[in-house]
Amino acid sequence: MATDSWALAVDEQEAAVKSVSGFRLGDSTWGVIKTSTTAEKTDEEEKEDRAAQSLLNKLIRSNLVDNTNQVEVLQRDPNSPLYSVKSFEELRLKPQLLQGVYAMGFNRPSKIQENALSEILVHVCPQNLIAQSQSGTGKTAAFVLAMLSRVEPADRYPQCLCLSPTYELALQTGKVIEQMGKFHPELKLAYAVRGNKLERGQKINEQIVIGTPGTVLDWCSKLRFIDPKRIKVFVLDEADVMIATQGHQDQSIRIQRMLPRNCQMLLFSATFEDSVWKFAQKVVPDPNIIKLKREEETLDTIKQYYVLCNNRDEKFQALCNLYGAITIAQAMIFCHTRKTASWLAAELSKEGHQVALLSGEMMVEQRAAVIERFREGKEKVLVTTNVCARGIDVEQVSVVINFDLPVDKDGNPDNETYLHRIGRTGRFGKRGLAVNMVDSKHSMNILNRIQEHFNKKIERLDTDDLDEIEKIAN
DNA sequence: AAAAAAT
Repeated sequence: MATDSWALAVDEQEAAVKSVSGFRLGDSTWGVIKTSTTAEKTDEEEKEDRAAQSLLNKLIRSNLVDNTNQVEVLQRDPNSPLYSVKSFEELRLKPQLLQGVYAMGFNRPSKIQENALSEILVHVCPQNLIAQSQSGTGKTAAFVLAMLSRVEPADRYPQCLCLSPTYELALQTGKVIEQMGKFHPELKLAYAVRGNKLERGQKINEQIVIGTPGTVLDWCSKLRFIDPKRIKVFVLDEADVMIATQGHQDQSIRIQRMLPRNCQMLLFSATFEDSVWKFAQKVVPDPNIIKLKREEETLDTIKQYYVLCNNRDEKFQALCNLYGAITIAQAMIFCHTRKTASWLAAELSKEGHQVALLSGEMMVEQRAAVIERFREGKEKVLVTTNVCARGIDVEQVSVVINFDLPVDKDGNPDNETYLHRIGRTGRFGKRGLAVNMVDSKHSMNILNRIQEHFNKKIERLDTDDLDEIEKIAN
């Protein structure tokens, strides 16, 4: 298959696309599963309950998602058969890996896993892949399985490398890798993240490395902890931000250039803005492409509001009025800068509200502790920056507040970040709530443009009207 | 503007 003819096919994507339509469930809604809340539970029992609920919701999610999404698969070789596995057995995963999959509560592949894993694993020669599918559809499990099934545990050097945009996401993904791979006793994972210091001249024995761009680059080049030439699988999670000019492009591309020519590249994200999508196809040679094209689905399960204010102090007052309603479950409050985030957290504390703060200016040890407390539900409200906009999966989050609307460096609306932020809620097809704080004509204009972009109504909310708040909190 | 490094 010549590269040139593929380049043509990309331009004529519509024509070449093979479409697999899923069927839609009726209007039957899935009930939220609640664990019984008998009194006097120990911390341990509490933890187990959470784990059980998370597992159940995963099952619901995979079924729900499976039936409501449309998948587009575009193969590098249009003549090759279109595989779509319906069970994990068909993938002929190693038994230890299959054991890990089932132990995590996955009974059958979600739509993205069905298609992505077929493309990644079934072909004799490893092929590159660019995959887009909305938050909470099982992307992480898909690329984790891809790495785990290609790794050779007997070889004691890094063979799979995965990049995450933030420290917290690297930790989260690392946990998934550890869980899925736990029945392979000789398999080890290394975290190439800030604060993980190794001795000079040391070599990494772990077969899989998860990390953030700066540290991974150091480990591969200057510090020589990793031999990049022996990497077989290279994964970019949140791939659009990893290769975008405003994102981690420099470091990601420098790492990519050190990899061997035959290294398999897998790019995953919920969003690919047009120019980034084109760039991705330049960066990744001869990719297979998978798109789960139902962006609206995310927005259908999330009710969006805005609150009209005149300045920052009014936003703060409005937020205080909302506080009781948002703490029914867990909430995330996004600010544009670290400074605003720490100011807001301090002010809320002064008002007697318990909040946690997470931003990139904090020490990594502190960051790890805060995200852990939030995951455990010990913190109900997290005030943060875009550091938590993507990928962070905390199930009990049902409210997202944009204290500041997401804008890029030119002050234009950042639609991708908006979708990622509000995608922290409404996970597993659960209902979620997003509240946007508007404090000027300018920010109202930004909000209107976001509303137009997604073609989804964002309703006004009056935070002085207690009945209104009651209504949204229901 | 935030994130990302043993700079």
